[in-house]
Amino acid sequence: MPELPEVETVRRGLEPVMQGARFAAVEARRHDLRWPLPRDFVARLEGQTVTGLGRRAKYLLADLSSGEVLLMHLGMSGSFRVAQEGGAPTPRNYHRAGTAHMTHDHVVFHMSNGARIAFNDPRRFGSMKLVPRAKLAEEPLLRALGPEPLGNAFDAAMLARACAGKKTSLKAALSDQRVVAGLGNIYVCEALFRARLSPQRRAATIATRAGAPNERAHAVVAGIREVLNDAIAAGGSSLRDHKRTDGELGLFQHHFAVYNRAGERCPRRGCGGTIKRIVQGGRATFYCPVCQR
DNA sequence: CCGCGGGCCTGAGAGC
DNA sequence: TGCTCTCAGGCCCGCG
Repeated sequence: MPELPEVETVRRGLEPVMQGARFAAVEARRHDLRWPLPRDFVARLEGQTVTGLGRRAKYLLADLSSGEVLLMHLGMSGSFRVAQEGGAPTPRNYHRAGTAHMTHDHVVFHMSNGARIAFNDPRRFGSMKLVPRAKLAEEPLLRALGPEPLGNAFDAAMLARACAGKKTSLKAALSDQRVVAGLGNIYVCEALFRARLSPQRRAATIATRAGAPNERAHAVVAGIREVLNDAIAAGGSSLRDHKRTDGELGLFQHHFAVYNRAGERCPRRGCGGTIKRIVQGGRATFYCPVCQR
């Protein structure tokens, strides 16, 4: 599922029930996630209070009173569902959850405030990891990540520097978490549409030979920021797996300009092009070959 | 160091 | 209906 807007949507759903609450009980029903859960996973969580819930790229980070940080990644198909302990699910959520949801609840947090938080992940590409706060800076999963695209460190100069000299395509460069952290297939496609740039263009062409940003670099930064903010405001995109923590669907998939729209007319006024699907690095890319150059 | 392809998993949907 | 095939939003690893 999840790229930055979906993970941020999940974070906003979890924050009110996790921050300030204590893990009263934790169930680790499966340990064989993307990275195996440590044997003492439950013991290290139970009794701890969550002092804050943050996000870095596509990772959720829960600060614990023990001094450790609980790192959570949703992989391709992970989701969290919040319910009140003992309370029956609303008919609407129950219907949407279906039976498959129960069978893939790999980790369940029972919080001191009565919230029951279930981590569900059919494909098990997601995982959780406990890291001492003092060692977070050297954590391999986080260390190589590029800047947050909605943060101050991300700008045209920085992006141009990262892309200068790159032989690879602009699509591949923006998908590279070391260049900018948090984009995936959908939002790279959508950001490039907004920037009117071809995903096949060489990444180096958004920088001058000296590595300074050109107008294309500014367009890419603006496209990324705008599409991410719009998507977060819509609660993310729900294609197959992403749901909000209350079980409701995100809505941004209805606003895709190009993603999953091969054969449709380009939505840009006056363009008249047809959205095309190509494969780059083994993944589908969608773009308008007329207005994205 | 860089770029590419394969693999990890399961489920949904298409086609027969 | 049911089988098989393909594909999916991420990430790591090994190869050249």
